[in-house]
Amino acid sequence: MSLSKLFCKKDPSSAVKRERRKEARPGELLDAALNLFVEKGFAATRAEEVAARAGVSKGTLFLYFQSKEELLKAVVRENISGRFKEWNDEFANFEGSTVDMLTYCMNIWWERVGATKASGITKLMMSEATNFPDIAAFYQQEVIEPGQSLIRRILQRGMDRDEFRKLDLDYAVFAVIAPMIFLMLAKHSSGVCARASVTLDPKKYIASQLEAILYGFSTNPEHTASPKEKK
Amino acid sequence: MSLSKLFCKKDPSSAVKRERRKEARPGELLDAALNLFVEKGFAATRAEEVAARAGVSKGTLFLYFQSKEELLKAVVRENISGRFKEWNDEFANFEGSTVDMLTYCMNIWWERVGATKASGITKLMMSEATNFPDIAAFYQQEVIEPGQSLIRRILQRGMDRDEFRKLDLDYAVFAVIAPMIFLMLAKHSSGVCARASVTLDPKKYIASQLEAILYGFSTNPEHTASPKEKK
Amino acid sequence: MSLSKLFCKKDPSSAVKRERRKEARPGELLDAALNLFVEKGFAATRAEEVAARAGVSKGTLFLYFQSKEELLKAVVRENISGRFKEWNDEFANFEGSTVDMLTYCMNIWWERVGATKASGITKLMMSEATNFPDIAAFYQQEVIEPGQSLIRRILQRGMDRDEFRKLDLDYAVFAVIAPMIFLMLAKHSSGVCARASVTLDPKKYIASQLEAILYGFSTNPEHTASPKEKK
Amino acid sequence: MSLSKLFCKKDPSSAVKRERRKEARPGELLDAALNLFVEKGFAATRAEEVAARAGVSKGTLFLYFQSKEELLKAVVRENISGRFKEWNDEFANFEGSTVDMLTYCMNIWWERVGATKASGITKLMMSEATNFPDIAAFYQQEVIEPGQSLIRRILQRGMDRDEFRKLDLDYAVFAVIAPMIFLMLAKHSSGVCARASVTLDPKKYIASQLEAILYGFSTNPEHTASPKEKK
DNA sequence: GATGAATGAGGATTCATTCAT
DNA sequence: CATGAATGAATCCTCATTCAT
Repeated sequence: MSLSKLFCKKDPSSAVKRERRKEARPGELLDAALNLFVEKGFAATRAEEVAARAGVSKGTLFLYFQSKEELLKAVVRENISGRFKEWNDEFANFEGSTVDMLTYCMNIWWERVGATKASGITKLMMSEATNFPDIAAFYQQEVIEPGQSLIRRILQRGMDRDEFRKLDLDYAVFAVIAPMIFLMLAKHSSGVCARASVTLDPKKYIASQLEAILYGFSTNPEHTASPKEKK
Repeated sequence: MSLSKLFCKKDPSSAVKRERRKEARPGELLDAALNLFVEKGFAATRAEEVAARAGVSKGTLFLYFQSKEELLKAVVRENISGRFKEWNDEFANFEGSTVDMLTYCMNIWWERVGATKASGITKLMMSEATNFPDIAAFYQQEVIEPGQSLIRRILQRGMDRDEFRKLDLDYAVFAVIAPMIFLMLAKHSSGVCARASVTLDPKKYIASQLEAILYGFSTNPEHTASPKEKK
Repeated sequence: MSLSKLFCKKDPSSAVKRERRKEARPGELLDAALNLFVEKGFAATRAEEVAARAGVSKGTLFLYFQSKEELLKAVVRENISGRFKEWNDEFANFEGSTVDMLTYCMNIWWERVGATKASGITKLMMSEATNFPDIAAFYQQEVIEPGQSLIRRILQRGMDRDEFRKLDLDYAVFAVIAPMIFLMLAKHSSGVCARASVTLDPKKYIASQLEAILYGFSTNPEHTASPKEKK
Repeated sequence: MSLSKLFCKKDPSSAVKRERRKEARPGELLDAALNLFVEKGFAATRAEEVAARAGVSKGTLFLYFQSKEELLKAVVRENISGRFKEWNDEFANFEGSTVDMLTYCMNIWWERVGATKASGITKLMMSEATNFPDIAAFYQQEVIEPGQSLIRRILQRGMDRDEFRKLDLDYAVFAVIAPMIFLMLAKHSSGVCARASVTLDPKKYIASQLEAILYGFSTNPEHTASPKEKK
C-alpha cells in the first residue's frame, strides 16, 4: 500500500515491519483468537491472552473489536467466507463418474477446510452456538445450507445417472457430512471422539468412509431394496 | 400435627417431605446441571442457575457438591454408569446375522443413550475436555474405549463369518461411531450440524446410515476389492 | 437437682447421663468455644465446629446463645468471674514479707489463672478487643482494674514497710504484670513470643522474673537514686 | 496537551502522576493493610476496605497482590526488613558499660520499631499465627530469633565483664523482651493490657523497666544466692 | 428440646472494558 | 495509534442463622 512496498519487497527495516504489522494487526488478532477459542473454549480464553498471542496489548484488542463477543463473531465470519460459490461452479462442470466426484469433493474439502484452522470453527460453533444465536444462524446460512445443498446435488446426480440406487436424500447427505464433522472434532477434541485420534490419518479415514458409503460393508451383492427395519 | 400421624407412621405428606427431598436433592441437582451445562456450556452456567432449576437455593448446591467443577464431574460420572458391561454380555451371546446385530446395536444405543439426556454429555465433553483433562480421561476410559471395542468386535464377527468383506477395523469402526456422535450433536447443537435437525427422525436416520454402511450407495455389484487410494 | 441425683450418685444409666448433659450443655459449649476461639481466633472458628466439639448439633448452639458474638461475650464473662474479691481478702490479711507476698501472688496467679484455660481469655481479648468494645470495657473493668489495683497495693505495702525503695507505682505495676501477660501469650501463641516457648518452664520463669524484679525493687543500700536516662 | 509538555519533558504534574502512582501503589496498599489488619484483625478487614483506604478500587488491590493472604505476608515482610543485621553490627562495636548498652538498646528499639507502625505486626502475628503457620515461621526466624539472640549477647557481655551477676540466660532474656512486647500490645490493644495505656509514656515506662531489671541483674554484693523457689 | 437441611447475605477474586498518558 | 493501570460488575463459595420435623 505504501510506496516503500513498491520498491523494497523485503525490507527488514523496522519502519516497514511496523507498518506491515499495523495493517496486519486485526488479522493477527483473529488468528490468535481462533486458535485460543478452539483450544480452550470461548469463556476460558481471556482477552489478554488473545492480545498477548497476537503480540499486542490488551488495549489494542479493544481498539479493533468492540467486545470479546464481537471478536468471536469476527473470527467466525472471517473463517467462513462463502467458499461454496466457487465450489458450486467447480462441481457444476464436473465431468466423470459421481463416485469420483464425491471422492474428489471430500478430499478437496479436507485439503481446503478440514486440514486448515477453519475446521476449528466447527468445534467453536458446536460449543458456543446456543450462546450466540445470531452467529449460529449466520453459520447455518453460510455453511450448513450451502454445504448440504452441494452434497445433495452430487447425490442427486448419482441417482440421475443410475450410478447410485434410490436414496432418501434428506438422510443420505448426512452419511457424507457426518464423517467430515467427525474428522474435525477428532482433530480438535482429541480423546473425546476417538482414542486413536492422534494416529488417525485423515486421508485414509476419508478413503475408508467413502468405501463404506459407496460400497457398504456387506458382501451381499444382491441388495437393491432397503432392508426392513427391525424394531 | 395432623391426624394422619396418629394412624400412619409413614405419612407421605409434609412429614416425610424434608427427608425425601434430602435424598432426592443430589439427583435433582445433577439433572438440572446436566441440562444447563449442555444447553449453555459449563462456564456460561451460573451455579445459582443450577440451584434455581433444581428448586433450591445457591447454598444448597454447595451442600451436596464441593464446587461447580465437582458438580460437572459428578454429572459425567452419574450419566455414564458402566452400561457397557451389560451390553458386552448382551452382544457376546447374540445369535443371528451380524447385519442384524449391528442394526440392533445402533437402535438399542439410541434408545438407551442417544435419546436420553446422557447424550448431552458428549457435547459437554467436546466443549470442556481441554479444561478438565481428568474428566476427559475418565470419559475416554469409561465411554470411548468400551464403545469402540464393542463395535470392533461386532465388525470382526462379521468378517469371521464372511458376512462382511475385509475391513480395516481401525477405520471402519468410525463409520459406525460417527453417525452416533453426529446424532447426539445434532440433537444438542441445534442448527450447527444440520438445518433439519429439528425434524430429523433418529430412527430413520439410523436406518439410513446402516443401509449406507452395510450396502453402500453404489449400484455397482462388482465391488469386492478395495478401491485404489488416491494420494 | 433431680431426685435421681440424691439417691444415685454415679448412675451410669443413659437417663441420668442425658439429663446431666442437658444441664451441662451450655457449659460444654462455652468450653469448646473458649478452646477453639483461643486456638484459631474468633473469626476463623465456625459455629459448627464449636457445636461439634461440644458434641451437639449446630442448631443446639443457637438454642443457648443468640449469636456467635453473644457466645464470645458469654465465654469471656464465664471465665472472668470476679476472682479478685476473694483474692483481695486473701492478700489483705497476708502476714509476712512483701517479697514473699509478691512471690506468692505470682505463683498463685499462675496456678489459678495462668495455667488454666482462663489464660486463653487474655489472648482472645488481645485479638478481638477492637471488634467488641463493650466486652473489652467489661474485661477492663473486671480484670485489668482489679488486677492492677491488687499489685499496686502490694507494692505500696512494700514501700510502706521500707522493704521496697520508692517506686513510681504507675509504672512499677507493669513490671509485675508484663511477665504474666507474656507467659499467657507464650502459652497460646507459641513461636511468636519465644522460640523456647515449648520448653519454657512457667514456674522457673516466674522465679526468674521475680528475682529480676525484686532485687531491683529491693532496698539496695547502694542504689537509691534513679539512674540518669540517656537520650 | 498542556503547554508545559512542550517545554518540559518530565512534567511532574498530571503527566507523571499515573506512573508515579503505579510505583507508590504497593506501598500505599501495604500501609493501609497494616493499619487495618492491626486495628480490626485480618479476618475482619475486607479487601475492599484496604483498597478504599489506599484510595484505589477493589480490583487494583489484586493487581498488586495475588490474594488477601499474600497481602498479609507482604505486610509482614515489608515491615520486618532485616533491621537486625545493622543492629547486630551496631552493638558488636559498642563501647561503654553494658548497663548503658542495654539502656541504649531498648530506647533505640522503641524509636525504630516500638514507636512505628511496625509494632502493630506483633499484635497481628499474635492473632493470626495459628492461621498462617508459614508467616509465623517467617516471623519467628526473622524477628524472634535475631532479637532474642541480640539480647542474649548483651547479657552475656554483662556477665563476662562482671557487670551482671550469673544469669540463666534462657530466662533472663525474657525480662528484657517481655516489657517490649507488653509495650507494643498496650499500644495496639487499648484497654486490654493496661487501663492507663493511653497516657502511658513509653520512654518513662522503658526507663522504669530498665531500672527494675538492671538493679536486679546488677552485681549487688548482698544478693549472690538465688532466693529459694517455692513449689 | 434437638436436629440438620436449607437459606442468602457477605466477601474474595476474576476479567472485560475504559481511558489517561 | 498503542499502552497498561484502573475499574467494578459478575460470580463462586462460605457460614451464621433459621425453622420444619
